[in-house]
Amino acid sequence: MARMSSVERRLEIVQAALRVIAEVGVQGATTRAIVAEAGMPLASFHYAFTSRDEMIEELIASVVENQTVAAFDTLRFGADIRTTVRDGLQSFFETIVAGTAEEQVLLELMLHAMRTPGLEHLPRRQWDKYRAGATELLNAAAVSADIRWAIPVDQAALLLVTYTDGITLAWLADLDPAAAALVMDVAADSLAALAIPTRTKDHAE
Amino acid sequence: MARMSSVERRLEIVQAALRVIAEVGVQGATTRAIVAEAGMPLASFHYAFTSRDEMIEELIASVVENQTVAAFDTLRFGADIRTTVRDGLQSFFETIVAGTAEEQVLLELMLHAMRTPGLEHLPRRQWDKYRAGATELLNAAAVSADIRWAIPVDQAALLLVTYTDGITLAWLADLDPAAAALVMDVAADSLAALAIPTRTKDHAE
DNA sequence: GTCTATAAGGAGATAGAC
DNA sequence: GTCTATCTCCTTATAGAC
Repeated sequence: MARMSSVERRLEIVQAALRVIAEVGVQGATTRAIVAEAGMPLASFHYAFTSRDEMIEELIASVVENQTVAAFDTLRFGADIRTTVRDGLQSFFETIVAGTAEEQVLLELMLHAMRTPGLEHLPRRQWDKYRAGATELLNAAAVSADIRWAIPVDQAALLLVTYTDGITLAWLADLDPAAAALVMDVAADSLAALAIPTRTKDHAE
Repeated sequence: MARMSSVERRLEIVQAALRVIAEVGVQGATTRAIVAEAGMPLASFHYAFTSRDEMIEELIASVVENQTVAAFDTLRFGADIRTTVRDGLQSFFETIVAGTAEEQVLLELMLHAMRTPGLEHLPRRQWDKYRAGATELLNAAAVSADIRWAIPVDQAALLLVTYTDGITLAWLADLDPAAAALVMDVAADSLAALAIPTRTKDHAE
């Protein structure tokens, strides 16, 4: 195999490992399976990492760092807040559906981290990122729909993350899009109920 | 070890396996660790089960069958629906906090089932049970608080399960009771908003 | 530096003594 | 029936040839 910097090789291994985990889970991601996926000899693994555990640690940390909240890119200015939130949830849900295997991997990695000494803090970091993303999205939605939130926006973000977590978990469990749609409808209602108009366009206050 | 019926032995192994899994995860639940926990020789394992996989299958199936929804045993007749729901969520949450390790095991088993040929249907069954339990609880709460639900009760149950799933997942990730309390407050509000009084006590219709 | 070949240990499963 | 001792395979990790 061509010469390759240490960082490059580590990255390539981590990405191969992610693909293997998506197929066969964390358990099945043996060093042999990973190097086979990456097309390298087995020894390259321990040339880049001192141990499989070290690689898994870097993998989880990198997943958490690169965590981004994808939804709400469909944000349509001018729509009312209920529509804005519902569209955002829909967009989120479609991402989940398209990346079901990846979502499952995220959960497996979170549970793995919770059991691994030294990685226990990573799930919290991941949820903090979810919440920070949700806060941004709710702020953007508020501006877009000309409202303000009746409760502090980070509290509303907690609620939004609760919805997305619950929808994701149920989706993984039963792959039932109708159930998800129902929940998104009611979730949009309940979030919209927390909106207070800042200006009205049609008639006075 | 004393003579013991085949069913007894299987049950004992499954229960020992659950304790081991709670400590070290599904990965760490080797046949050796399990028989050590159960205080049996290794050969007893394969006397009761033909393979470790068969045992895990029986274990997950039994967990799903015995799944019960614990909350709402605090149901206080006479309280308004918002209080009833909030108390129920609180009771649920305290169960989660007391059994954090068991909740983590449930998730791990669900993910394991999703990856195991022949067990893929079990997560759906489990969520169906959650939803059936939530439906019962919402019906009981409606009677207790003298209301009816504005949407079909099984749709409201979907929402309730979404809340409990989201609260559980966040709790496992960050062990933050304040966040859970905030979510439960808003969740109780949003469910109460779906309640329509059937009789009013103070004044007419 | 890179890779083949192998070491060392743990896993599931079983043969065969009692 | 019950359990000790063992078989076989697969894992991580490394030694040593090129």
